[in-house]
Amino acid sequence: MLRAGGVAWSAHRLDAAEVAGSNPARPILIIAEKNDAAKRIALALDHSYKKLSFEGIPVYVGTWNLTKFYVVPARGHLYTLKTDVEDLRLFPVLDAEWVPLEGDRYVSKFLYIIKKLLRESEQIIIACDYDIEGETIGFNIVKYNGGFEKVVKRAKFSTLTVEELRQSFNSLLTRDKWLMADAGRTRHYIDFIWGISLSRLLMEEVRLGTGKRLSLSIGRVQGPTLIEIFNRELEINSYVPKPYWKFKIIGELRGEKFELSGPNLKSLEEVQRVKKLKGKIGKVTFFDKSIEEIKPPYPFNLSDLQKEAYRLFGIQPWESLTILEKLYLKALISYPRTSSQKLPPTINYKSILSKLAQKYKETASISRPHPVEGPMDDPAHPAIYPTGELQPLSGNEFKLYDLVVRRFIGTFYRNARVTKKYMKVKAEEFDLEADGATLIDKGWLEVYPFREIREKKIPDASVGDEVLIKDVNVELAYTKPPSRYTPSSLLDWMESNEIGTKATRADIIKTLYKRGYIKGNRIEITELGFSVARYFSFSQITTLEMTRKLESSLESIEVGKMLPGYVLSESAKILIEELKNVKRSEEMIELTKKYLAAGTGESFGKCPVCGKGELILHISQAGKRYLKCNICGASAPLPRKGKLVPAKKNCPHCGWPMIKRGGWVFCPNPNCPNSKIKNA
DNA sequence: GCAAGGTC
Repeated sequence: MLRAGGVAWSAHRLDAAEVAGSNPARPILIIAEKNDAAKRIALALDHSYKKLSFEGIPVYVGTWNLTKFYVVPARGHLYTLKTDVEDLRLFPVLDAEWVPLEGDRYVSKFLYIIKKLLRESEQIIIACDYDIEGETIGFNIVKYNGGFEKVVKRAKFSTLTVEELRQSFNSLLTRDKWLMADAGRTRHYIDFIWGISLSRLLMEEVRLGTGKRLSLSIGRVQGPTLIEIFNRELEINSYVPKPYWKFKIIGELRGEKFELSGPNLKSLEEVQRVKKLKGKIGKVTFFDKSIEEIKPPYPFNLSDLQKEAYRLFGIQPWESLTILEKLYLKALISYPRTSSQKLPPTINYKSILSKLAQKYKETASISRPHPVEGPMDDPAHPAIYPTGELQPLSGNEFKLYDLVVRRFIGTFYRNARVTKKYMKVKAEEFDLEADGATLIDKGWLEVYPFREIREKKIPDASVGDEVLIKDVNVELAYTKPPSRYTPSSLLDWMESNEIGTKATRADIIKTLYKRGYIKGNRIEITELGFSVARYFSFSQITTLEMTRKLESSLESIEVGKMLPGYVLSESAKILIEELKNVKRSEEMIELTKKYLAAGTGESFGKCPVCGKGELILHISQAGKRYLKCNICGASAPLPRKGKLVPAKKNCPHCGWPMIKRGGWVFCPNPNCPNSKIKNA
């Protein structure tokens, strides 16, 4: 993740008179990154603030230090980069400008209102998140709406608690330069020129080689992620399994039977010798018994929750995020886009727990005054917790809500306790061992039963005790290649390599699927993905180092050691240099043709003819699109243009899965009595 | 038909 710096603003204490300025009648305008934050800021500055609404944009009004203030929330980035080189055959694209997000009603209304407020206000305080993205959001709003020459101050806070917000507004920072915004805007530019230029190169290569206009992409985050899957695929394909033998022994001590094991066997001779242990006596050489305390799992941050939801319910990470957003909008859980594993006392656990007690009886048994917490933190939000509100839910919404509630209650629970035993036994030349575990107190597992403690009974023993070997089982096995990534473990990989952000990683994986680079829940690379990965081996765009270099340049911008223009032009130079060395790739064209012939892999539903296969989207050599069952071969032509998506319902006349194009839903079956594209 | 990053 790109780190926020902290030197672009210097501390400066304001007194009331200064805040009021020369004309106390003129209000202060506070710009927040999102509605949540705006509301909290208004509350912190004035308990009796009022919420107004102009054209549907919330504006919070109150009085602070005898001066009227407005808090207006942005909604994330309101501006984006755009190039006027619209023809996708043209690249590199080295220039772009900031424009308001198109087709977004909130943005157009916001900009209309903010212009008025900026004119009216004496002083402007930027109170977006204190990181390079937040700084970019605030900068662009002020820069492009006539506030740039006004007194602009900065509120620096890392949580939205009333205490910290008050503190930050009582020691506002004064702007000297916009270094952090410079860094943020440079990040946007560099990602844009690289991503757009190399994506266009790729599409043009494919178009010239196959005649197909596929929607393809590559970027600073997509690149290394695709390469990681590609490398994993190579490891799996080149893996040579080695045989080995594992064995289990049933021992008996004072009439109690239990299981022992030992290191895997590497030769048939060893196998023969271990089999001869049957009926012999081994001696206990070590025994230990202790009680292990297992703390409750940490409060959820977004990625921990996404991984847990995938592990338990098979819900994909991006689906989880969508569901969590719904739960958040229903006011059932806190803000889900957080990396924090901490729950500060300010969220008022007591009241939440007492509300939850109506549905969750386990709440009565909590014993910790404060929840356990993990090491990760987030500047803007605490870990995900339930608000205590109760509503009837079903399906995956219920599953995730229930998971959040149980995890939350669990963090206040006592430890689980397990008796652990460990025994070593020497039998002939073999070192055997046995593990035992007995749950003596379920602790937090009572409310959060999603973790398994494997119980295993073994007897107590003392050194020198004799163990009779009742039976020996040997099994031939093979060493396994590294396992395939799942969306969840890939998310993990991205997180530990610090590419993408908590809010974008799942989307980027989804993009790799959408582009047809990867397929399946146990992720396989497609011919297309394989060829794209190989094709871009000439470019930094596939390396993790690109992110590392970018981060370090951005830090230099933040501390004033480098100018944004310099960093950008150096980056553009490298891009141009790389493009000079691009070679035609026959391999990519061949593999792409193969991929197209095999179908895009995109399933539009179950085949109604054989009932077994999937209807896969194909694109013919001539560019015609059709569905074809991967089992029985049943096929159906499709319209040549427009984006097609499964409508997720079946035709009432013939049972074929229906398809949506824009607002039009149709049945693709050419023999359907109601088909609109009959004889197409 | 193109990035990655915010947020709804």
